[in-house]
Amino acid sequence: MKTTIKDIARLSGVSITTVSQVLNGKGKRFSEDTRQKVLKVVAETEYRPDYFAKNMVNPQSKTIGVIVPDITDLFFSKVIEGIETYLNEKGYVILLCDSHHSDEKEAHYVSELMDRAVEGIILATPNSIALDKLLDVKQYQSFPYVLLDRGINKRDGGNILVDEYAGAYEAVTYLIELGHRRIGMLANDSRFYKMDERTEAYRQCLADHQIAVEEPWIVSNAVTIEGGYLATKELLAKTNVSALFCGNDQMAIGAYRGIFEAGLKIPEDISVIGYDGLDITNYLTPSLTTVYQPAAGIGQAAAEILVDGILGNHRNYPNKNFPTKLLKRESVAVVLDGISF
Amino acid sequence: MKTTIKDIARLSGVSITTVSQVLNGKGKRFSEDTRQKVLKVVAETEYRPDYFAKNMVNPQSKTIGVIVPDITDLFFSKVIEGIETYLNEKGYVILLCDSHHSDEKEAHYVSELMDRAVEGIILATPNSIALDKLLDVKQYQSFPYVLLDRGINKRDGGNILVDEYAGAYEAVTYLIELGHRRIGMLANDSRFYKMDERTEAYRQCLADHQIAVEEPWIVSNAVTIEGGYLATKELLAKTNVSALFCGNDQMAIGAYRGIFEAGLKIPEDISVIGYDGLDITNYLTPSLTTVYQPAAGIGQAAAEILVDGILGNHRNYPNKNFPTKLLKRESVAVVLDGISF
DNA sequence: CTGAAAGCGCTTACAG
DNA sequence: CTGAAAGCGCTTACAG
Repeated sequence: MKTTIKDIARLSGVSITTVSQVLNGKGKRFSEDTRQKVLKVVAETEYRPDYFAKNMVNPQSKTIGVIVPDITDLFFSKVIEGIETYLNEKGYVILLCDSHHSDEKEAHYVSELMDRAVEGIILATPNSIALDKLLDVKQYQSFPYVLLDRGINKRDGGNILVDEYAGAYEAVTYLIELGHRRIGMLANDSRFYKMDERTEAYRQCLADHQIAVEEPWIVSNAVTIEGGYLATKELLAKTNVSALFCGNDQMAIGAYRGIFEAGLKIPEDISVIGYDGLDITNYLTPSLTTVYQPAAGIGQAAAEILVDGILGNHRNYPNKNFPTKLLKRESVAVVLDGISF
Repeated sequence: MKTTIKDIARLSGVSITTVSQVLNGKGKRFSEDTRQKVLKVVAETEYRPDYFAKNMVNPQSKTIGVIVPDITDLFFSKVIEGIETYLNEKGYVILLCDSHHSDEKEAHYVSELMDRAVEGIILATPNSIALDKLLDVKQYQSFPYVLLDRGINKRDGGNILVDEYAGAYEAVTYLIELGHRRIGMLANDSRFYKMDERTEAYRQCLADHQIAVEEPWIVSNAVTIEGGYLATKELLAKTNVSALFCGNDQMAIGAYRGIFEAGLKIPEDISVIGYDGLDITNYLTPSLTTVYQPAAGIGQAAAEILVDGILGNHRNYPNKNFPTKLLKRESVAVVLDGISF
């Protein structure tokens, strides 16, 4: 038999009203005597208020739903860490869902999480499906949520963005300034987060320097280690470049392997730049030159905006913009007359 | 105003009993007419039953608490994926907590999760704190939980173990058979999951082959990439070995960098073996020889045992044992007369 | 085939 | 300083 507030009342000889008030530190002052009596019984019985009963009267699940495309993705696990750290401090716990990049699963989880009375949702999504439609149904008009979608779904507030274009442009500029003219790029394929800004910046930067992009230079694949590996094999088979700009660090890690298998050396034969600035990239050999963006900071910002929204004025979310930083390390070399140094 | 079952009843001209029964597919047969009437109103109003009210009457939170020492750890994120995949299929969602290796936080989260009425807990813990005491308090006597603790906390059932000893022994034997005599090991320091079986197997294997372990060969640090890097620097500074057995893959990744910085080559100058068999190890250069253990499988097993426990006979958990597999790849070379090939 | 009523375990006006 | 009672939104015997 579960211990209820009634038992506590009976055992300590007071009313349930008193027990409730004492436990919640509410109401008028109680005699110290009464308080102690109640507290003693509570301690002895190890009474814990029933979560559901409590929430039915006073809905505060203190729970946030988080949906990511892949829990094991190095970038997202960092984002989750950022979310979790901030949220736990505020007394929230996260319900975590892995959408496996599927928009169907996403929709299913959004609905599932709402049914579970989460107070808000952080949805990291590569999809531009009609999320707003999904979320803005009637009673959920003002339901608090934050999208981590790289701006795919246009909206006024709650955009957490990174200066991706600037970061990518800077990286490619760096390569060009070092003498590179034949620069490849590993991009996402359709199953994953779009990296359009990075691709556009890459194209524009080459154009701005009067370099004509040859289409074989751009290869798309999964934005994973394996995808980077496969894309690199494909790229090296049909063209030769002196540098490779990778859509993200995971692809760069795969690229390292692909380049090695092609019998080439980094950076002597080919320079490589990644994107994300994952901790691991500093330990690769050679250490990876990469465009850093604050994964944990992004997670924290999402959590912060969401909590502010829950506590106060919804729908009126601020936008947040993060700068990137080019981390220059060992994977890039100078090119003079086609020879790397 | 939230739509309630009362509204549905009023709008469709039936009683709330009928609405409830129709929605839950329960009770005696209703006229198809009534069913359709109710369903129509439910659809129009987008009515969703209140989570708390529903659970108060009929507690089935369909929620499992999961606590891990570090969400971003490559091994644990795979374990979480295994848990999540199995559980979602069964209609459960996970409340995820990151204990950051702290036993205090662990205790706090266990309590927090129970207060949130999770139906069970999977606790991945490096600690041998009095968890049973924590969990076996009165009303929680039969509370379902599974520990992922490498057998640190002795108990009869629900042990999910890997043949770590055998896996480590095989790895070290492999090195010895290839001619290695000076074999170092990177072990965990006190802040992390113990890898005692791996260390013991290493020691015993050397002893069995009449090789006296020199203490400087064993260096402890965090079981992370950085820890592996630092440990390797320390080890290479005070001794020279022809092979290095790393407590886990992350340490091995750090070791790669430490070895490179010491001006040595893998495997020509020094052979390296890891432990875990993370996907990434296949893409390192050279690809890492490592002792594979099924991270996702471990997560799935934990989830499976837990759900069985929730559904049926608690406390009577089966044990589960996983074999390891030595993945022989490029990071190990033969040694003859002190020279590697 | 359908409904009135009790009850789940809390919190919160309200009264004294 | 403290308690009786209403009510949160459901489900489930029970009755008809």
